Amino acid sequence: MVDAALADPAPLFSPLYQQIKTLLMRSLQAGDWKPGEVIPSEIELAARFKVSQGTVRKAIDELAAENRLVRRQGRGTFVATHAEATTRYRFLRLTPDAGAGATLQRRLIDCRRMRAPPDIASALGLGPGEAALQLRRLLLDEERPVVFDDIWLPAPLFKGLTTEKLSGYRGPMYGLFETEFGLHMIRAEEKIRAVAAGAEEAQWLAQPEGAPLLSVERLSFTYGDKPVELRRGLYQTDHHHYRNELS
Amino acid sequence: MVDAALADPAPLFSPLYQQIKTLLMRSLQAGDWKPGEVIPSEIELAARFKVSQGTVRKAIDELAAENRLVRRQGRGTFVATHAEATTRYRFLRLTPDAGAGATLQRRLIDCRRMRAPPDIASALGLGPGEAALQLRRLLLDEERPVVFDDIWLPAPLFKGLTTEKLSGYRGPMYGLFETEFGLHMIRAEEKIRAVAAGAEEAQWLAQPEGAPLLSVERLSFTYGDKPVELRRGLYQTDHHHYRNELS
DNA sequence: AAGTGGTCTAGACCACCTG
DNA sequence: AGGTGGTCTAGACCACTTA
Repeated sequence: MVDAALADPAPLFSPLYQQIKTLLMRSLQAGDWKPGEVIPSEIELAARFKVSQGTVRKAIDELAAENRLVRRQGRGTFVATHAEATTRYRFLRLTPDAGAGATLQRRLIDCRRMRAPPDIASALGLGPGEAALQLRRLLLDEERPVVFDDIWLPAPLFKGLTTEKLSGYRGPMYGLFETEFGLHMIRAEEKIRAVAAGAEEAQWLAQPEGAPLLSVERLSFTYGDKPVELRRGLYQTDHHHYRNELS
Repeated sequence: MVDAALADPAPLFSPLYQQIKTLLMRSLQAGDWKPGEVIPSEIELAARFKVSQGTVRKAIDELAAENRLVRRQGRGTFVATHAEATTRYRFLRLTPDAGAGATLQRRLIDCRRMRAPPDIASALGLGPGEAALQLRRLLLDEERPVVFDDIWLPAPLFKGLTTEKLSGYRGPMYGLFETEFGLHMIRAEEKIRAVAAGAEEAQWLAQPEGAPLLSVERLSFTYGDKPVELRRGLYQTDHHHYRNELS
């Protein structure tokens, strides 16, 4: 009712639906609803917040547009997840030049715990003494190496991450992050360059030293714009490309 | 249970706001409202189409989300354009590693009319006998060459395009396309690779032959998903990168 | 002051999914 | 059958811009 909406005429400068959106984001961040789960129906949320269904709807619309929620008509609204077949590799823009994109295979090279170099520590918001995990891995398309990844994670957030867990897990790595560590990646920034293959990368990717490679540096964030992963991928683009849509 | 085959087929129904959206897109395509101009107010459109304002509003919302329209509170809704300071270089994702992005300078290398190679003709939807225009140019950041562009246009759409017009025009090339040829680019697909600089590119970009370059192949479309431009840019990424946001 | 987009409501009905 | 999201309406009021 109008009375309820006007009951608190405190100097809130943002529209009601924005405030609702903020409340929903807080619930997501707090883990009230986990990735893959349904959230309460629009009607129930409207009652809970004492606003009309249309206002809740607009808040959910924006969260769905940001890929934080997924609407499914007749079923409900769900928390987005990286651990489902439909959304697998949501962040991977690499595409084969021809043919349907067969799923890439993973091969873990190593997983070490160490002090992060200063640039990586600062990107991840790590204090001077804190440790980081470094993973390195290959992605292969039918036995042909295509991507060499160098991945840095803040060790405090990933306690108990082992080589075995990584190797044993099926599905995208960000799915593992969700289920094992409660870390849901919601957005990422990428910086893309062309670089010449160094000796080590060249070997992993079966390329001559100095071959041109696509360098994709990705910083991924969880709720609250907190950086959780810094990844540098080297892509071999002879038979694949990075696709992007502009509008 | 009712036989599924007898159940209401009705496959052609689309929501009202989608039909309104289609009508608005047709008016945009037909040039009823030109880039940069205001379109009629929501109330007027609602009256014209005999629907409620909310329905028009939802149609416009989607077109605004696709960057085809721009809403300005208190002023009206405007047709998106590439010819304004605020939207300049809407499609250019190249960013300097440090510092604010000073505007890049352009230097036209040449402009020729010729028969397009088969791959380019097919990408642009050109018939076997039709001609294409090939432009080549450099983009420079404070006298340092950063981008070498190789641009192909269907000649029939760009009658009267001359070197003088190109060199004389201030502002983004897509602004020229709008004002001179009535062609408004609304979306583009890019394929990105790392390649080794050939002899010619190396010279233009002041790089050694074989230096790694970012190859950005862009196919741009106007209304009706009609391809209008095929562009291959080679980016020198020592001090710049291609930025992308994932969600 | 008038006109525009922006927000919010309440209620109706539809389309879809599940038990 | 009942619940969910999806559409549509009509009307009220607010916030911003321009004249």
